[in-house]
Amino acid sequence: MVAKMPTQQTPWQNHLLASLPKETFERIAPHLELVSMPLGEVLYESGDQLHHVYFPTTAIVSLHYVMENGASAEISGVGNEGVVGISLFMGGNTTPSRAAVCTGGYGYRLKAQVMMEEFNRAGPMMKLMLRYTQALITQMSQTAVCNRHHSMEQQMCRWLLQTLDRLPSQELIMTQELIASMLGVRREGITETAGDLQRAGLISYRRGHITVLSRAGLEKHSCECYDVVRKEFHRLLKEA
Amino acid sequence: MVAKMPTQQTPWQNHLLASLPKETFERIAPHLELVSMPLGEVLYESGDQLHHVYFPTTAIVSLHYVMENGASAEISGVGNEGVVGISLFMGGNTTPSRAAVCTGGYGYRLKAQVMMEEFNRAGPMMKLMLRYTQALITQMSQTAVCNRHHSMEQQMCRWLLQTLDRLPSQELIMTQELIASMLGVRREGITETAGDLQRAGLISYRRGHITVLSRAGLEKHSCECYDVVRKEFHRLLKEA
DNA sequence: CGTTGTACGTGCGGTAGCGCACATAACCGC
DNA sequence: GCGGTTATGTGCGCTACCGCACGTACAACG
Repeated sequence: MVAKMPTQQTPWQNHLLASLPKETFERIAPHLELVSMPLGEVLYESGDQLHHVYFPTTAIVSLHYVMENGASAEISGVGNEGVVGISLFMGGNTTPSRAAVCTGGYGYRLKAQVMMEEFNRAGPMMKLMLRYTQALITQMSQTAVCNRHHSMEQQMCRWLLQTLDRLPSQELIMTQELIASMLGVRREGITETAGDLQRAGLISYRRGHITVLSRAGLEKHSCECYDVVRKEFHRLLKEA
Repeated sequence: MVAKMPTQQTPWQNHLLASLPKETFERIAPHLELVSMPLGEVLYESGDQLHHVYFPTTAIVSLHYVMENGASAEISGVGNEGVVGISLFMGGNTTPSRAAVCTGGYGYRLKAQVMMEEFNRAGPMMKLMLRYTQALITQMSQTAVCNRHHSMEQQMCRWLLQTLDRLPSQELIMTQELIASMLGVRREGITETAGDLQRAGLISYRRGHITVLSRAGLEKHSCECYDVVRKEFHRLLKEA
């Protein structure tokens, strides 16, 4: 894999950091630490105490739950629109889920203590974090519903779209195995569905790379969940 | 149906209200309004502005999402351990989900403005609400995972146990149709599963009533999700 | 430039849960 | 105690997805 330089990373690539008022941002800016977030890195395990919160810029993190029998399912993804580690300020400090990087890249992290100090000012940072948390709740809820009622093809389209929204290009570096484990389905199922989507001209792929050819097509094959979540994020986080 | 008097209702029957420090509780107490919450009442629809938050005492409320095609699935339940309307203080004021009473009973409600004033003191009320919200997030996450991986029988056992924990007796006033709509499955599926559980001696039922005979048995037939959620609620809300 | 690890393709039987169409039976009001 | 309403029981074909067991082929590296 290419050891890409942190090509022009800035905190503003993260939408939450970008939407903080100048004063607040400048207070935390000195404490923002650029970190590489390589594929597979585990930011926290189920039950771990949090020492940092992470604001991804180019990386994408998957919050998922690993069951007793080893099976797992994604609860929510977090990319440049969000932050990893909300349980810090929500008061629990840990969660029963795990956070792992599913698309390598960069992000900024902030020490727990710094975050808490800013949060406890009960100002813009707190308001923003709470709004983001509510958006995250919507995404989790929708995941629950989607898992219950929608077909694998619909879910895969939704997932591709959500991932695409967090990336600058039309290409995902992503094996079918990985997608399967995100959606909590069999790898073979993804192979078949991906084949269908390719034959339909919506995507093309080769060994670990998926290129989206028709975003509109994916939206048509996706379930309503994609739109519900997207609109809710927009509603909650547009201003502020 | 018996038109039960509000037999000895007190705000302390709601665990959240009960765990507020005296000073905080006394400030809001004059504004707590006892309300009857009959089966089927909708506290808010998708997108509704919230005018109150509700602290159930004997009622149980179901937060669920209704899809475009009319199908639905429960995201989380709320009973005497919780509060309905978190999106008020999280900043969104609305959610894409719906809250409906699925076990009739009573609760206390608080005007939105009063709740916000208390929340904005950034004191015990805020801390408590955020902790509860984190617990709710765990429940929603676990619902997502459960929907993906666990059998109908496991899910039904989990659901019965969670409902039981919110009630004083071993009896649920509940049709199979209603349970089915909560779990987002066919009514016939519940009929069959309920039959199995009855034959196994774990429950007994008649037209709209389910009596739990063996809690331990249900726990054995349930998935890990019940325990994960229960422990997390306990961890987050035991003190404070 | 071939070897090898890893990703992807395919087939096949099994099954949980769905959708529909009814049959039965408990409770409710009169 | 009678009739109607609503809850529950049952059967049947169907489909999506699973679990397993392979075969194939890319692409990276020596």
